[in-house]
Amino acid sequence: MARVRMSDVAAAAGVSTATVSMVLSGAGSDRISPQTQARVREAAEAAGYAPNSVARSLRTQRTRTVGLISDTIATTPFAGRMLAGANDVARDHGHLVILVNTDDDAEQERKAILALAGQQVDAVLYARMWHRVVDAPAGLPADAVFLDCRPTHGGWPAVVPDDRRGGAAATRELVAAGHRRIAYVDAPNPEDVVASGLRRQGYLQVLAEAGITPDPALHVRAATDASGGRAAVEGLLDLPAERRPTAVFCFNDRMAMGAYTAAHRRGLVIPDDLSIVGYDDQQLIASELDPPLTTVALPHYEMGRWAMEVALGLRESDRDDPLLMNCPIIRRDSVGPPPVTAGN
Amino acid sequence: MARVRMSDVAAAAGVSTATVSMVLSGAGSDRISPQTQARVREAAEAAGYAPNSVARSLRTQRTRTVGLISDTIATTPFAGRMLAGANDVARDHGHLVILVNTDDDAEQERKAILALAGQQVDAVLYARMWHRVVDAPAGLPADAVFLDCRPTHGGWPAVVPDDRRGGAAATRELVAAGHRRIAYVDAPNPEDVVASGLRRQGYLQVLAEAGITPDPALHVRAATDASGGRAAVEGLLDLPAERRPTAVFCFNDRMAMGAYTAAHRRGLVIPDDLSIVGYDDQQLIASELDPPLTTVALPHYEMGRWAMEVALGLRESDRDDPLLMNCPIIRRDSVGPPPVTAGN
DNA sequence: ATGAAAGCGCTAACAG
DNA sequence: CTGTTAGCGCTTTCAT
Repeated sequence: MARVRMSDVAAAAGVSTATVSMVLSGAGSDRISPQTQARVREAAEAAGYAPNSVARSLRTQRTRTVGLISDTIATTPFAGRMLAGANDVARDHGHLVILVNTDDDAEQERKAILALAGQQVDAVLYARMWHRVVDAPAGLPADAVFLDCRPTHGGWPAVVPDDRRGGAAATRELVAAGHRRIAYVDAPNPEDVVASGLRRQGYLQVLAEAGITPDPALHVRAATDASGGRAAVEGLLDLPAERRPTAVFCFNDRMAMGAYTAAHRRGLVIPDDLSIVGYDDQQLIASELDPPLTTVALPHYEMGRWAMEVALGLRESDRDDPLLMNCPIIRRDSVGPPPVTAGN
Repeated sequence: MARVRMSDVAAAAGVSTATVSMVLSGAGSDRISPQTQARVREAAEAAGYAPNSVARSLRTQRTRTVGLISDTIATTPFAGRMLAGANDVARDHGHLVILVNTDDDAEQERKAILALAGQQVDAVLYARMWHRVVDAPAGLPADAVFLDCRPTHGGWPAVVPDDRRGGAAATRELVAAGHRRIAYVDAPNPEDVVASGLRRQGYLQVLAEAGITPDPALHVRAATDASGGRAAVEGLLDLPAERRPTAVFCFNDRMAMGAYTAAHRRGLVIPDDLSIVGYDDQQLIASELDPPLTTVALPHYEMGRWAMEVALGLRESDRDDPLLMNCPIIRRDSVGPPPVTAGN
């Protein structure tokens, strides 16, 4: 691509490559006379010179590239936002990102680490979707940054969503609207899904603060898709009137979508008869439901930014405790006061 | 990262770096004695040697990297699939991809092209979402490949979805089920949205083939989101019984989602009272609707693969006519025969 | 104020 | 069969 070399520019300007280098890189350009500088710049411009970063990298031992190892880029819309955050920071600081997708395969992960090391990337981000606790792969550079996951035994900077606080925010939204019988439609496997337990902690904490005794019947588990949510909420609506929830906090927006269906099938109007809060702020779901869904947003863009800032040394971080990124509540129209008929 | 150099391995094995290079790269390894080869490999292994690709690239003038310039990576789930397709092919052929997001900004695009040229990438993919006709940016390498867009005046290989055939497939699905009054809920701006006109062509073609005279009242335009779809379908359902459609083909799945809402509000059951076909196979919508939506899939993964294959010279391509990638119909449960009450 | 020269780590002729 | 040598294009002392 870049056909013209620095020596061509040097020849055209009648100077040495050393001079061209200094002028163009800005370093030590105070030692070069203004006339020469101008001459060099003109020559470079005229020749359409663009520096060869490969040669520069070999010499300087810095490539201005950072590797991003991700277990998926296609299966969730969140991956893209994370990538965008990381990318934006990299770009603003003159770095390029090399993206490697591993499909969650250990062998591919190993190869990715090797390939990135070979490319002499200046930093690496290690991303695994869904706020997981993961074993750091062998060979991962000591200065890697974990994204949306944290290493089993610490030792690396990491950033994950603050799911406990998010669960609290969702529940608080419902409590503030006047609800006292608030169900939590949870994910099935609390062990695998760190977020599940954390959001539940937030839920219970807010109930406690509000002086509400949690009703075990109002904590149900289901598959994390729309049909799971629908089935779970149908079960909830089958409870006798005095135990039936007036509000439901769903583990995610897909389940909330199912909750809508369940409510509609009973002829219930949201939020008049039933209030619903989701989690994820899943684009193309949350805002498109009718009525639009009040939910808690996952801060993937911000996490991507944070991780890249740490990786580039623009920000300090703790290597033992992961940063908990805030999950803000997004208020839309699925929360209202409990129906008056529901004697509290 | 890679601390140990080839000279270290050479010293350990008691050979020259030239020998190490040949053995490890495989090239001309038939000229090296098996014993020496074994010795070299052991030494490399023992030392944990990993070649420095920057040095190799400088020497060979090939970096085994390809740049992917995209106007977005975050705002649609399709971008991720495209990226995944391109990435998979690159990986399988020993290439790494450098991703640059431009946010559809010309200045960033210019910088991206420069940066990638500086990195000496072996190829570049130029992606713009939503099947657009775009002006090729200045400085774009002649061997770039256009992805999900095509250059105004040709001259580059390009791949876009075959929207005309997709529109035909959707309509055919409905015709095959027995429908004759089939509405097309279209996007608002036919000029901007190439796909809109093409899908309509497919729609009209299939109607013609089936001997159905298109009713202009059944071609409506609306905003491409759920509320647009809902409003449009409500209008359609307001038509007098004998002109009312028994099936609706929506420009996209979000609009189809709105069509569901419109139907439900009238107490209509899908597909018994109204059949619906969408477009996009938007994850988390199409399959989660109740009943699951029959739709036409956008082949982003395949387009990503194709573009990368062309870019790496693994596949021939035409520089004048873009490849039209098939959009397969995904059959789910939103299509049935027309209601018997609808006298055809 | 500018240039000469060395060298980043590797590969590829060419010798031997 | 294997080693020597000459760079790839750039940056960076060190001289002048």
